[in-house]
Amino acid sequence: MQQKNKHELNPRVSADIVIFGFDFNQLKVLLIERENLDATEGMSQALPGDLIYENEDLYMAASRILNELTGLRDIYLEQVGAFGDPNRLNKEQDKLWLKSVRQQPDERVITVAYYSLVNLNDYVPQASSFAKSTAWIPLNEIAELAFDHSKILSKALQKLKHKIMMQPIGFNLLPEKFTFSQLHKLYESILGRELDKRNFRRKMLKLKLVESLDEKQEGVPHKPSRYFKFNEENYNRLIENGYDNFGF
Amino acid sequence: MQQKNKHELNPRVSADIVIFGFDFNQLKVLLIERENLDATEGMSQALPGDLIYENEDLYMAASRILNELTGLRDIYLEQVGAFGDPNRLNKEQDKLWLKSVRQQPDERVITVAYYSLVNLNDYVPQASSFAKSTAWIPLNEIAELAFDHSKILSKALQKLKHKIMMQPIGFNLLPEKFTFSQLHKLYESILGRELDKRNFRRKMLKLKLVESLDEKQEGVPHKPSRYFKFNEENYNRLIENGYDNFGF
DNA sequence: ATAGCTATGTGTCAAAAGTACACTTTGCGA
DNA sequence: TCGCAAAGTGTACTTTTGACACATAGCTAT
Repeated sequence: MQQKNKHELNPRVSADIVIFGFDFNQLKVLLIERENLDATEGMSQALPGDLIYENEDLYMAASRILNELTGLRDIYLEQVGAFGDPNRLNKEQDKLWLKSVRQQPDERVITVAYYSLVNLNDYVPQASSFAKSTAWIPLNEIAELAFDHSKILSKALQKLKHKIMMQPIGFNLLPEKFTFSQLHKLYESILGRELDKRNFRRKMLKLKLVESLDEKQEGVPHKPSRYFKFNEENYNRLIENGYDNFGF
Repeated sequence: MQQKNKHELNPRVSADIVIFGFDFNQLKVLLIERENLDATEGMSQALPGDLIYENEDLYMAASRILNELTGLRDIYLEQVGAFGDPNRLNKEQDKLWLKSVRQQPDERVITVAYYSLVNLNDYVPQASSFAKSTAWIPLNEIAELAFDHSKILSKALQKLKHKIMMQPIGFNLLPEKFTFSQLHKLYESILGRELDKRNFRRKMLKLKLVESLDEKQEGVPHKPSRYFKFNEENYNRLIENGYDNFGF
């Protein structure tokens, strides 16, 4: 590279994570609430993220952040992409906040975004250096986020939608045993549209992704549902055979 | 961010591009041939790429590199993702080469990869600072590449395969007018498998993606093919209506 | 005990899409 | 004018999708 070094970019790199969770009713995202903000409301929320350390792989960094935040390990985690607009940190509100929190707030930062699917039952809130206060916010209640995080979120959601049509990754959001309507509702929440109950069931059963357990719901004021569990063997087979067969 | 600054990563960032082309027969990739290499053969080829400059957006950087290399502008270009393994530049062979070409060869570099689809007819080789010598190499003749470029290539190809099942982006690889068998062959090359000629034609015509011209091949020693052109209007409609309908 | 509530659980039919498959046609060249 | 080589075309069968409605089980309140 013949160009003079000073013209080459030498940024910080962060990892930001869109953490999806499902409460059996709607899809939620774990956001951090920014304090120290100059009173004005709006854009007070952001995706969790942190600068990447030396010797850290990008995926490792994302796992670390996820773990510090949720206590979870070995969680479904997939890269969304890199976001590097030179002005991505330049909204006034964001600059103020960065000043209160970074040593060199004007430095250019490129972020590598990931999305992650977690089972809310396993989640334990953790105190972490980069997130004083966090909250699970329902997808449709999320307002404009800090920085370019709204853009990142929408890209992540788009990826999740596509992926779930191709691979049955939705199970990562559910506990071990679940009812068919929970699964059904999950798919509807992610795809943002209604799916015919019978057709949905037919498809899942044909693919043999779920297996019926000998256990039923108890104490519900209506006909109790059987519990089902996810069949990992067939899941792996499906993944290997590649991308097909999962359209709704 | 309470951590001390010195622990945080402060890398260079490069953009590497997988440039796909199609010669009516097979899918090819534009690679650079590394010279100054210590005689040993193997891993002498790499993806074109360059460090990103200050004030450059990631996409802009990729466009610039593509333009410097091919003379082309406004070309289909899509992000593959970020690659940041701390050891991605640490193969012996690669370190030697970096020494001959970078001011600080040991610096950590994160790369953001893109893939691009170009029409070989429009391509004009350009002298560029970062690629003394380039060559179009057929996909199935590409050996192990430098750095982590084999990994990047395979990820890019995977993305291309998925994308082309969803959106008719293949036309970016063809000239304005083309025959049905060229289009057919293109899809076979990308997907790496045979597609039934009649079913392929039926599908393309049903989607109204191609339009017959009043012109025929000349001087071929067999029944001449009609020329077709791509119908941009219907293409845009298909893209907007989202991802469906394009499976083979 | 019984009536009512609520979510579960199930089947069919028609339309659309996918898949497999083979022969005729056109124009050139020998 | 014969042969060659790729273009171009149709059908029958199977699978998948999509639309649609009612009986069932267990709890609750009276």
